[in-house]
Amino acid sequence: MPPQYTPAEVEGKLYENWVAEGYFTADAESAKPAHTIVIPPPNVTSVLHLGHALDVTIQDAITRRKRMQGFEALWLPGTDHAGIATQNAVEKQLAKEGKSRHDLGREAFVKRTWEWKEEKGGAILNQIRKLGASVDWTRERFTFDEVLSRSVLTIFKRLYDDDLIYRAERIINWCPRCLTALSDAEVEHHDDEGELVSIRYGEGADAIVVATTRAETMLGDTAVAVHPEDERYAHLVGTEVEIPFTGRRVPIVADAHVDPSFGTGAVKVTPAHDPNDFEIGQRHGLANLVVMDERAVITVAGPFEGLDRFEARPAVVAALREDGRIVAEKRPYVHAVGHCSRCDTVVEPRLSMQWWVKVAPLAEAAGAAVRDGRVNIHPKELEPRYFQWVDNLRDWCISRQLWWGHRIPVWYGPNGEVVCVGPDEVPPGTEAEGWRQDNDVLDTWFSSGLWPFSTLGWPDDTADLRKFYPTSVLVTGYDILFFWVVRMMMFGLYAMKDRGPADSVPFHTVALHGLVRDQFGRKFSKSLGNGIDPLEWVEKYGADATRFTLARGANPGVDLATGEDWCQASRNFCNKIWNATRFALMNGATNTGLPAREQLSTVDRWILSRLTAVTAEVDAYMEDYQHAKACAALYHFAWDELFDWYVELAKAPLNAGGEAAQTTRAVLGHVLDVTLRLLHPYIPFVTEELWKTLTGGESLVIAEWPKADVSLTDPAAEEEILALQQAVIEVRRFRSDQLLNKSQRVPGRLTLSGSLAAHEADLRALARLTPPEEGFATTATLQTALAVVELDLSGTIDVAAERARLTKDQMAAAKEIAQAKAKLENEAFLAKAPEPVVAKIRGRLAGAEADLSRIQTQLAALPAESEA
RNA sequence: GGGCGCUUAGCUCAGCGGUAGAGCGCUGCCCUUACAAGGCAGAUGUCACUGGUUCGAACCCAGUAGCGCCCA
Repeated sequence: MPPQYTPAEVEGKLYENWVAEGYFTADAESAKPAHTIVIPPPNVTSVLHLGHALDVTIQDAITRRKRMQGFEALWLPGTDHAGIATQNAVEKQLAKEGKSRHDLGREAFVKRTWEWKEEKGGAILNQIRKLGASVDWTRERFTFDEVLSRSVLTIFKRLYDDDLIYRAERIINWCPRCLTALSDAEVEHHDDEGELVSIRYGEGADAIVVATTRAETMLGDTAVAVHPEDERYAHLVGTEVEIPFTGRRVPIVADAHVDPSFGTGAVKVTPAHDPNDFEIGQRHGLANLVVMDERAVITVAGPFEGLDRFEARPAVVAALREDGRIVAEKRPYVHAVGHCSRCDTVVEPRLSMQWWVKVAPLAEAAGAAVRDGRVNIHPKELEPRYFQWVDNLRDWCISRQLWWGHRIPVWYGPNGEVVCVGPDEVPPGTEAEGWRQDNDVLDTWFSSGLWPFSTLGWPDDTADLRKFYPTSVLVTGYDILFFWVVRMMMFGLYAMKDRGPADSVPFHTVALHGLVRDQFGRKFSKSLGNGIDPLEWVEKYGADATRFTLARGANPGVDLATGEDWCQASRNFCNKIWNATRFALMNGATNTGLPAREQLSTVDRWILSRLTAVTAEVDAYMEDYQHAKACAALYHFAWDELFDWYVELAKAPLNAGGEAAQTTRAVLGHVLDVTLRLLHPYIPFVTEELWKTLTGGESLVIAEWPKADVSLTDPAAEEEILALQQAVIEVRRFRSDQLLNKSQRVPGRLTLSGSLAAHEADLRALARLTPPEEGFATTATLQTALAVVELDLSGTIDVAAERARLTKDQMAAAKEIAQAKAKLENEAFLAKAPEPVVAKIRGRLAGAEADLSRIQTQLAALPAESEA
């Protein structure tokens, strides 16, 4: 075994073997209880980033533990068809050939997109292999697969028949670049620099000034609105005013939606290009004038016709200025503007005929499932965020003017018939007969909302569906709570309602993690150039190091900052595990079973007691999705206790040979075995490699998850080793302060009391003290609670350093005495504090007083300063 | 504008009523035959501010300031 662990040499080979052995393949016929996770399907066009890596790491840790615990663990992988993104990718490819999708036609374009998907899509799934994800590849799914498409058509039909899907003309978010409608969730608002222009409409006493950031929409104004209680404009309500350039006279209406404190208190109303204005328009029966085409080019005849909206804006303002109608201009004016989440183009609110899901009844059920505890949101602090969204959900625009996606299964007949066609039904008529299918496709989220059951074969009553639904836990970032989690909740509860309230939920728990940020807690962004490619980390430090870095930072629902230094530290940890195991193997450690308790040394009983505690701790943390804490407990136990104290203490019996060595080999082998099992969910590769060598077992993937063996808990042993550690540390401190070389052995005379008396050899070994020889002369004396250590340094000692060390200890003891005394002299404390607390303070005082007198004795015994 | 959250060691974060913790970084010493991707030792905090509750507050309550996120 080389002294350094090289991940690249083992990871690929181990992974292929795991897959080949079928360890990750779940069996729907199994008698074991199921544990199911469906992966949040990444976009088929996407590549792995650290956020995915975190999500994958957590799901893998959960799944691997459950598998080891004896669950039939299914972790189902897949991707979504990402309507806009995929269509964009293929259109870009076509553009290079000088073609548009319209040149190909719908059918050929969809075929071409499938080809693109087969060739280039799903790269991310290969990337998660590199992370060691124990997903069931035999069940890989894609939202546009035949079975999943059937799920989509089925639920569409059911919702349609239940009047939960309808078609209506409304204001939608339109992306003039993607040329499709978007749902509210696909619009990102951020502050942009714009302008606020105040325009005077009308003349003389009847004139009214409106403020707007979108002067060009003036062409579509069909009213001016003021607040009904605004005295300034009361006399104008009911009159008409002329819209410049258009000659159109529009009413001045009173509407409570108007904010009298914004601008002049009067607003122009463009119902076809603003959601608020649309509502005002509905209330007042205003006309809806669409003034732009699908590419946001002005269509109103006149001087602005043919201008893009952003060209039209300054042109309109210039013309108004010329006309003397600009009263005020504020530039730049920073305000929130909606952008297409896919291409960042400014969204154009647009009046348009679209398909909608009536969400109120579905959302209510989705809220109730969390409120009554059928679904747990973890951590609970994020529940309000869920409710905030689910309780205020507006109807969901599900139609997209794309070609890549599930085509809406509605047919329109020659005589105005509208027929929704179910998955097993034939269209009501042919095109020749005058029938045509709706041109639009469904929002990708509509199909990913079905993911927890469409992937299991719904609507068919499959063995998978029976075995693995409801899924156990959904692991995702809190940023996705809104569009995706809520939608799965709505659809799951609706589609599975026959199963009854408890079993219709799509998952029992939603475990939310935070977003990954850079080492200073900043978001990753192109402009900062702070992006990190997780695969670079995998290559450089190994998949285990990458995973451990993410897992140990994963506090529920909290963002985690990370950087290469963190990953390097994780790599070092993996290497430490490697070397400690290497040491154990070189010394013949085996896991052939624990020796009888009578044969165990205190040191053995101590490490076994600690192992028991850590096993329980890690198990509890993992059960509660507290991965950062589980990792911290493992890191500390493995490195500081097992690989440091225990291994050092084990060297003596191992070197002594005989029965002592045998016992130690068995204990070391056992503790290492259990520790590797506990670490395996987080760092599967290095643990697997080492464990197979150590135990000769088949694979850790299918090994049993450790249970805490409370019969091994041993407080006395823990106390005894603690006393030993204190004594060792005391001598090491002295040596360090005296700048003694580590290899320099110092004669020492030990006077050990209590249980520490049994550990003279351990103390000598760890503190590097030789037995006193003839002519031993004490140069310095060290003391701890149970040990007096006299050292012979041939009279040479740095008295100043020793005085400084003791003085520091003296001050610490004095401070503690003062604090404890202050409490114990407080009658209110004695009267009201619980007895155990009082006893603890008394104990602390006694200990500190003993320390103090000991230190004072040592100080007094120090030679005069000049002596050297 | 509405809502949620955060402010603890140089950095990133735990702790959420009884002596301030971790990782990384930093300082000094050490290539001690498992490991320098290592070992030993060490330094570092008016726990944002102001009040209150309590025998006791980083922790509970109220207010203030700054920061972040979500929604409008």
